[in-house]
Amino acid sequence: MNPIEQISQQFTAQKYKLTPQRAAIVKVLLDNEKDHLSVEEVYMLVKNTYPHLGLATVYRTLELLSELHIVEKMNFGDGVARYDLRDDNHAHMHHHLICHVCGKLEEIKDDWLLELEKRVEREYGFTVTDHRLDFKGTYNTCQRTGCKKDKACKAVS
Amino acid sequence: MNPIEQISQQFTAQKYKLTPQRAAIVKVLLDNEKDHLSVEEVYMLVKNTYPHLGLATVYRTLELLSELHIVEKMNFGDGVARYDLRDDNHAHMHHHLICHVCGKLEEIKDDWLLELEKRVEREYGFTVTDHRLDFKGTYNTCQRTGCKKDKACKAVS
DNA sequence: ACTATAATTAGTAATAGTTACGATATAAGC
DNA sequence: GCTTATATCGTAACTATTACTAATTATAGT
Repeated sequence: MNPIEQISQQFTAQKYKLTPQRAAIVKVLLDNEKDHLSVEEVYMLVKNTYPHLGLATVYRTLELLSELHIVEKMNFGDGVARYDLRDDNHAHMHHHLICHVCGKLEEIKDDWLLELEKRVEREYGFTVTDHRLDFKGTYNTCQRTGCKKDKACKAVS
Repeated sequence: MNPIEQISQQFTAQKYKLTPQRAAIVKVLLDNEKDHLSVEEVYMLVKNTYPHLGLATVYRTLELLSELHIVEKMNFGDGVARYDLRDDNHAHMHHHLICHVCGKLEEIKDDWLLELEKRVEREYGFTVTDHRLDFKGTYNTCQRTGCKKDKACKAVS
């Protein structure tokens, strides 16, 4: 089953409609799966295919997608909320590498935390339903070359 | 060496002055070490000892403390920045447990991520300087008793 | 100590991201 | 087709944060 179908099913299953606006927004997210788009960025991108769309609708839709656990709303400290598509099963969040030099934000899609979650359960009596793991630092290649001006690198602040 | 002295030294070492205003703010942070106060909360608390202090000064001071790596600016998704005192050596951030039921935010002060940081270095050529690890879920005791109304629990959203 | 210079603060105005709201449009149920 | 609920649009309102100016305090040199 392709991603858009799966999301469509989730909408209808929960009595929400997958309107053209919502579909256009979801499509933007799928097309930019590797980015962590802000509302404003989604708004700009979706205008290409759906020029008439209102900003408030983007806010509402992303909020809804977040409630449905299709995306995760995150804040990386640059003052805007960013949205990250979750995995197919919508289970756990990715881990992130955030480079101080070039600002690049890379995802680690493995789940490295199963052991630690067991430990939290054991030692703290706390059942984990989700987690967030970000590493801040620098790519060794960045450190050497100082890629700050590299256009391939997208600043995240 | 007590905490306030240590922080004082850090200020002077970096050519910043520990003004009475800044000292009062630092004191509030030390007195509420376990909380993750917002700017507004710091502002209210510091007014007890320093009634004349301006809000902008709180913003500036917390920003400065963040630059000096004395506190960490974090965002837990409730729309306000929160500040968390780092450990004495100002090395790494704590891990957090965030309970869906009661909203409590607990700190794990151990560093559980040394192994994973080595793995990031090895597999991604990425040198980690800091990390952030939050677990979201529920305390088993919360689940049973539904402590949502327990006044001891402080909501974080 | 006195003056010049820099750093800091207070108070408030301005900005930016987000949310709320009334009116309109679209879809669903009967 | 008519009624009711749902979603959207555009904008106003709100809130957290930043920017700015004047006033204050500290620092350094003479």
